[in-house]
Amino acid sequence: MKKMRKKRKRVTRVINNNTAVKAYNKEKVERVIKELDFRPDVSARRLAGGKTNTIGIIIPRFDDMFRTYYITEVMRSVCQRASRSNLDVLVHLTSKDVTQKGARAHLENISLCSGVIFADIQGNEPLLEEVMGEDIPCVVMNYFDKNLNAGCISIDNKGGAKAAVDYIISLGHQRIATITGDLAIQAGKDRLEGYKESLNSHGIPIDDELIKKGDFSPQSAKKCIRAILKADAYPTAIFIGSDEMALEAIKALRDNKIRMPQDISIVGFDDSWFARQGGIALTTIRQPLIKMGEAAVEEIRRTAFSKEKGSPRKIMLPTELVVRESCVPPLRREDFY
Amino acid sequence: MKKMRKKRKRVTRVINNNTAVKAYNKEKVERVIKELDFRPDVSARRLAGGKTNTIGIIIPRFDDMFRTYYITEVMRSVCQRASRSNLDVLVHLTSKDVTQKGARAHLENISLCSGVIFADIQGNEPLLEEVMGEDIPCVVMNYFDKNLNAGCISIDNKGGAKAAVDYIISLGHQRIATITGDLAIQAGKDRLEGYKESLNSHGIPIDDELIKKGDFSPQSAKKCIRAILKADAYPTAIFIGSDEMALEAIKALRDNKIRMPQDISIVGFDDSWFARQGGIALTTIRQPLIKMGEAAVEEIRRTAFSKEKGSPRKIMLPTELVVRESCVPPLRREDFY
DNA sequence: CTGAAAGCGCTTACAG
DNA sequence: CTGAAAGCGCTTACAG
Repeated sequence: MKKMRKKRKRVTRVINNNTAVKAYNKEKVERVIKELDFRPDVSARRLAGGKTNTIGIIIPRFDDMFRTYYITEVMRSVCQRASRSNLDVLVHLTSKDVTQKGARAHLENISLCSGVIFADIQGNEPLLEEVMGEDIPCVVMNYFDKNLNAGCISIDNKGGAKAAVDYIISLGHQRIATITGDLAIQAGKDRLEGYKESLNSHGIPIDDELIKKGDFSPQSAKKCIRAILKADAYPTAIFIGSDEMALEAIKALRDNKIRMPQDISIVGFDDSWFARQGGIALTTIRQPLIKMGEAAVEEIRRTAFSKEKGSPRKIMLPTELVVRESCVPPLRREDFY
Repeated sequence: MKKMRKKRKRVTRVINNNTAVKAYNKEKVERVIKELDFRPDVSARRLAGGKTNTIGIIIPRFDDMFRTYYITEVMRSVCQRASRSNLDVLVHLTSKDVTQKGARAHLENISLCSGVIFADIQGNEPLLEEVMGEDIPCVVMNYFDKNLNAGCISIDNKGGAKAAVDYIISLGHQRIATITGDLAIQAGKDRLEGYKESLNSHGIPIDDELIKKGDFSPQSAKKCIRAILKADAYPTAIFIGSDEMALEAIKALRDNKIRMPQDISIVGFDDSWFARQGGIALTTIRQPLIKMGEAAVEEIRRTAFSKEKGSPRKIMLPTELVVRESCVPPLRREDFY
């Protein structure tokens, strides 16, 4: 240990290989490091101004978020990708009430991180401000904002929704309803946007009666289905803003003796667990969640650990239509009677 | 800020409320803390010998573990319970190859934690040794070892398996097979043990032909089913070491035109997603995974943050039989012909 | 109850 | 390429 102390300065240099060290000495130091099983102290390093090899991930509203397919996949890919670069992940959950307590209280551990990923920004905007105020690079997932001074990794919600509705139309449907997600959330809004865009581009008029506002919850889907079935004329297809809602909608349809897909075709969004869970596999839009997690870590690495300058990146990942069994051409009129 | 510096010593005392401070001063300090938005530096605190409010969770073999129901539930409950005590969770994954690199490399960030939870010990024994060597209290989940100097939070695998087989027997079955999990893993071994115990206690002889060794993977379940169907006489019921294997077994049965549950009844173990996924809901054994996660955090809190002494606790949580649709009484002989 | 001091183990300039 | 110094912001004894 004395040997160690003597070489302290050089040890630092070898470990961080920032300054040149004579090869001979370098080797010597490396041997002693091994021999003594020397491990630098993270806290000391951090305190003295160095970087940690820890990145944070902040998950909001965890009570309803943590079980979701989205968070499971994102967590998994972030942790794996980070681990590959010898980074650890500090998970920090914020619940609604904690958020109200004020963002600052959350910073204590987060300030240890060299970079922070927001798994979803909704409701955590003040925290984002705080973290950025500490000069910690941030990446926001599932959100796109050109003017935000943080990286954004999002998916093409609008394009995905458009592809879904385009597909339904290609099957011959004209009377197409939608059950939206939470329109206060960007993903919800954009998916509705895509629905409208598809209709427009095919010259199908937009009928407000066919747009039912849900909030991503199964209960909301159920209500929307009821509303749809109250109308005089049923749609022949429904584009639903999430697979979870789609599954609930299908149940509600079945309860009302409406056949899926024969009477009403369904397209979901997410390609989550739920998509293959029902008896009839759901046609849906797949999101590249794994890629999203990986991209987030890579963006953190780029902004936090490399000298490379430049403004934070805005990345939008494409989606993919997954055709399964829940859509068929509409019944011809004569089939009805 | 000068004001702050002047009161430095007292500030420490107020924050950590370890020493008495005159109420008048205490209040004053607290006001200034608020005013200045003072936040103690974690690294400095840690370096000077204090505790961090971070606990670690180590997840081994993440490539195959991370997607499992087990890890999802455990992660969720650990994070939630920790968050409730204002603790953050540092997630550290170890893959097979990394493990071989030597446990010490993993300690860098982990050494920041005030306590560490091992989500599963399999393959990470050396790391456990290392972490305990740093005097960081540890809790191992899903593992029970009286002689281990770490907390153990496990579930009663043997009792659960016994309950499952007892139930099958109560339905009238006598010829009962089992497909085991990985017998190198405690849970796998114990569940087989429970199967045998139940048979013994009912005076049913143990037939090695009816014990098929799987490894928790769906593929292994498929193989086992094939082996079972090669025999002259089929069992009328099978106890399967995990729901995921059970689901695959049911598929294999269906492929062979064997009806479930009429011809062969099935009981699983875990009560995971899979249990309700098939057309016929699986009768299975529920594990209190949420409780397990909570208990782990609580044990860490007890050993890491309280003065309370005493050896680490060994906790074994009970399981529960969940009766659904996959078991019926065996066909009477005459029904066969 | 409250100061003043020493030290935790690193990093970053600064001289050589 | 390599020393010696100062300081990061806390905590823990130690005197008062």
